[in-house]
Amino acid sequence: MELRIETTSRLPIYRQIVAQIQEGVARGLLEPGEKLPSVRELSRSLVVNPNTIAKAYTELEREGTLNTRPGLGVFVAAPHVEIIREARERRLRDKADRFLTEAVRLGFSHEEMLRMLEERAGQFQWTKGQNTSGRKKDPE
Amino acid sequence: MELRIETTSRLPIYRQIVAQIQEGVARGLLEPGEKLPSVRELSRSLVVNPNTIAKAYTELEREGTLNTRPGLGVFVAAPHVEIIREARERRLRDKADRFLTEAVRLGFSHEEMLRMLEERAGQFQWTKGQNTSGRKKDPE
Amino acid sequence: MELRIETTSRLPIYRQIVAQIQEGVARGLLEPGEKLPSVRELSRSLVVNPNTIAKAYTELEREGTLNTRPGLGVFVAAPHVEIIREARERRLRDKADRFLTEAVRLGFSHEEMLRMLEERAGQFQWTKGQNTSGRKKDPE
Amino acid sequence: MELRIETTSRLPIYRQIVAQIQEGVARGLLEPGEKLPSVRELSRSLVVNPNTIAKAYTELEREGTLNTRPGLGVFVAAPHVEIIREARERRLRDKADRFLTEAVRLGFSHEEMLRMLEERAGQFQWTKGQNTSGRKKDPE
DNA sequence: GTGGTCTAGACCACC
DNA sequence: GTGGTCTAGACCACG
Repeated sequence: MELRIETTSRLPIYRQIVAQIQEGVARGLLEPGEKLPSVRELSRSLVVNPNTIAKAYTELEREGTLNTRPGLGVFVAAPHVEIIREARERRLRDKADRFLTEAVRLGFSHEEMLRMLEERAGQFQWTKGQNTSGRKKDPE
Repeated sequence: MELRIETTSRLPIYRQIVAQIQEGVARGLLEPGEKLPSVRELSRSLVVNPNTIAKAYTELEREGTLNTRPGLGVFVAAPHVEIIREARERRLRDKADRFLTEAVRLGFSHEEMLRMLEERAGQFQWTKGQNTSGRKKDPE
Repeated sequence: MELRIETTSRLPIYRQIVAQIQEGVARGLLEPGEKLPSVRELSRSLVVNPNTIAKAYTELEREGTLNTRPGLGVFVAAPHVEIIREARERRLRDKADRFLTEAVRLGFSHEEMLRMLEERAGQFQWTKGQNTSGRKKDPE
Repeated sequence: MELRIETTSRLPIYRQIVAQIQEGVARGLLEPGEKLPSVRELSRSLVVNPNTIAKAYTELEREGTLNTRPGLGVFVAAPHVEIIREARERRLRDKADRFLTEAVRLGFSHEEMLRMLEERAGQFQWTKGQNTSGRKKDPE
């Protein structure tokens, strides 16, 4: 997976990295156990200070997306959800409202919004259970 | 429409105000031409520095959500979408991806995510037709 | 509440600060809404780099113990528990085992250990409900 | 007794080994005089660098939990408590405070905390009398 | 080699 | 004034 930094963005560099790795994991582009580039390596390839990379990795470790093993490197963690039901729903609701606000503001119709969402949703890695359209993975 | 400030949020106050007014417009709670409270009024009722309110209004004016008519007050602008088709789609796609990432991270299934989204979508004010390139702007 | 740093400790400075503030909150020495010293202030009084203080505050904010409001300062957050029941129990069990191991290693008897624990427990701020000995607060 | 390494833990591997052996002794799963696996054996069975095992054993020997007899192997040492009364109490007090802080932070009530502690305490190997200043060391 | 901590100092956003 | 971000560079712990 390739990371890309927009130095012009209002989003801080370390948050851009956090967001991209979160998305990579959610899409299944990064699989549990997979090794990420080392702090120094990524620092060199993105032309960013090592501390900035470390900050992103630390953040992702604290929230459980990554495991870091000093001396070995940084790895994608096994998925797990620890927060309680209500908090989970509240958070999704807020995110949904924010997304819908943007869709309306951009002038999309209800149907257009849904079409886009469904199209993108197919690329993500949903938890087991009642997926309706699920993601097909190439057999190998 | 009532604005509510979450002082504990990491989102700056002026951005909270911007977001809530954007959402109010998207939901139809604020209609084009409607008058908003003055900077001083809102500053008093929210117990927030007037500069902060002014900053929010300036931001909303800059992006076309509000119109300030000197001496008269601040009004909700007529809806208009100016950005080009490509940029519009790209933005919605990015927002969709971010929303989907969060849904996956929170452990929801594809179905659960859709159910939540549809439920909330019903509360928003969608444009009717499926415009592909954005609507006409009011002649001025 | 007074913070004290042991520069000789194997525990990093920022973690010492985190631990002491967590303990202060758990004891009720720091109450929700209370303002903490600013990053620069604390940095001066502890003779520690501001970045180190900021790191401690960031950590405490991320885990929900503090709220930081840029431009205003850092405040003690309202208490809340979001993690699910099983994870909570597992964590307490691990901490209990670690504590008991230390007590045995130090050569205390079961009764001595209990006596110490009860004595200290009286100084903490337990959640509502079935407290047996509860903490009395001076009327004021 | 079986050792288990948690590669995802932020606790360094050698410290995990130290902690587990300490706990094993405190629980009575490892008895004085018992022989432990050699560095090389343990290194193979845990799939861990021999240096890491050696570091853990060295640490445990330094603090008196283990004895290395060159050419024979590594053995669990006879229990002994050497540190002075004051330091002993201070250490237990600190550990108790840390444990109580965690219990409060996790939202447990005083009663729940006690119940958990008592349940786990039953599995440990307590010294009988209430020695105030530490036990006699085996003559050698 | 890996990541973690700490310092020093600059610049920006927020209120 | 407040906290947040980023850089640069040093030193340590881990495997």
